[in-house]
Amino acid sequence: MSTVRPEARLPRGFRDAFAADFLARRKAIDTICKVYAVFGFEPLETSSIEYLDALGKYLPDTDAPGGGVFALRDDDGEWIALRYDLTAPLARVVAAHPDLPSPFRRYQFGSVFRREKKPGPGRFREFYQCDFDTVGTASPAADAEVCAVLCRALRELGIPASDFIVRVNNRKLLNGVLDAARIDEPSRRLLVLRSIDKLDKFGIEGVVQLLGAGRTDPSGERTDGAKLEPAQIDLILGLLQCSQPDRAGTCDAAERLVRDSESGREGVAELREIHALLDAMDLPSSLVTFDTNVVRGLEYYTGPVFEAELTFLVEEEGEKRKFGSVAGGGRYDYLVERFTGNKVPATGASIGVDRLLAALAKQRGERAESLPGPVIVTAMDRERLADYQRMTNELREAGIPAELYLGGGGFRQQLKYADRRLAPVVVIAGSNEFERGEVTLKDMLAGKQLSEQITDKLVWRKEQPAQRVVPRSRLVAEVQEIVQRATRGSS
RNA sequence: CCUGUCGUAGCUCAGUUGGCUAGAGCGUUGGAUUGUGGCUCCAAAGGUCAAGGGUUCGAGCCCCUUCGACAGGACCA
Repeated sequence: MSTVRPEARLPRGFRDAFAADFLARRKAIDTICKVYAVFGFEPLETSSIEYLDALGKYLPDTDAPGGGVFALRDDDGEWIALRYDLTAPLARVVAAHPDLPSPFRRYQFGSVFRREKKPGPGRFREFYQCDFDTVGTASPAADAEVCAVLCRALRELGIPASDFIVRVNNRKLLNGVLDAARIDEPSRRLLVLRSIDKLDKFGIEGVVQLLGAGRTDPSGERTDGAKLEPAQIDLILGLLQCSQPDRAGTCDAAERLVRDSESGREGVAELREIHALLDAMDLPSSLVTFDTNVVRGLEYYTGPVFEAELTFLVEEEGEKRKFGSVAGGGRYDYLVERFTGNKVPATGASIGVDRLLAALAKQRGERAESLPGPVIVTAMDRERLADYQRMTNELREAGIPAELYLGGGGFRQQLKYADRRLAPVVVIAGSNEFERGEVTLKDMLAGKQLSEQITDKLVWRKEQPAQRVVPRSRLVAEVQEIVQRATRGSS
């Protein structure tokens, strides 16, 4: 009889988070959410699953939804899907609760799911986002605040101002230039936006090719171009190159490009207002810049768009690389209207926590150090389990993380276990200690340091310089003292 | 989804034009040390050479298919 065993595997693009990563993420989320709260956003948690049409995904004529989302058919035949961001669910909540205060300012963190065909480093199918939005105002002040929140959050995470930049653009400006260039067909406008989005990937020549005849990648892959006239391409290039170090300068340059396009003029006007408000919040152009190349997604955004990028370089297999965008957002004045028919302007952004943490870990030399583990109470004499359990409990009552050794094996193995768990202290009590009413405490950290000078293992064991014998009644106090010394030393 | 490279022990990798029983380091386990982690020494366990098919007297190596990883491209609300 053969048993079919499942393979202990994980679908690609998903991962497990062990203690160090989990704690680092929770800490980052906590820091970010505190910033959101300071700016007056309140928490909201929505369900992980939504109806597919509420997410904005419509079924093609096939019987399965298109790529990108994890969807399944419910018992009643309706398509439901895992959320792929936190914004669409917010729109649903706002549409379903007309009694909410307006503007409604909420933040939310949680994992979102995307059915990526090709996940890679920094690109997963489940990842954490910290999102914040203001729903119900068209005021550019809300957009300026988005930038301020992003800056503050990144600063609170310990990133110096010189290591990141927030870029702002306006979709109305992009549309204005498309108008000015007389590119009318929606499909071609989309192609142009896509090409602009690839600027940092292929450089200016690559974008020119994509706007014109097309581009053949070194890998041999051919991409069709937008087939624009040279004059049109020049206009787009003008847009790509009009960003200035200072925001006002960029506005001036952009204004000349959009000519008489109404949308373009509106876009520039909004940027000017945002600029003034950023000044009022002491956010200089070096921190929040206007960058006419930012596209951020192809539909969905209707006005200002934001992107936060880490600017330091990361060493990767000998090559220095930019890590790229760690947060993004923008104004979307259409999402709620989809449900209710009422125009409800909204703006916000989202921080990609996993990407951000990965970048920081890379920069600060790989591994986040593991935190100290619990005190381990060893069980040398299995007949005295109750005594060991009592000691463990006393430590816990005092708030010291402690664990009674529950595994099998000899005493040597118990110490190996304690070592692996990064225990700061090991409590030892055998017949010797019990007879005299004492316990032995082993300071694992001190032991580690002293062990560098070991010459003779047998002598080392006999002397045990990192151990002390204390009265049983002093157990908690003495352990406390060693633990405090250890945590002070490590942090 | 397209193109390319790769897949050998838990991990990192050797493995000669296709030729005897597929190796090393690290890790794991046991012992030296009947009550002591981290140093040292000794020993052991651990492999369907990704899977399936083909060529060959003979395949880890060559050919085909599938799966997976990596890199680039397409797509990315």
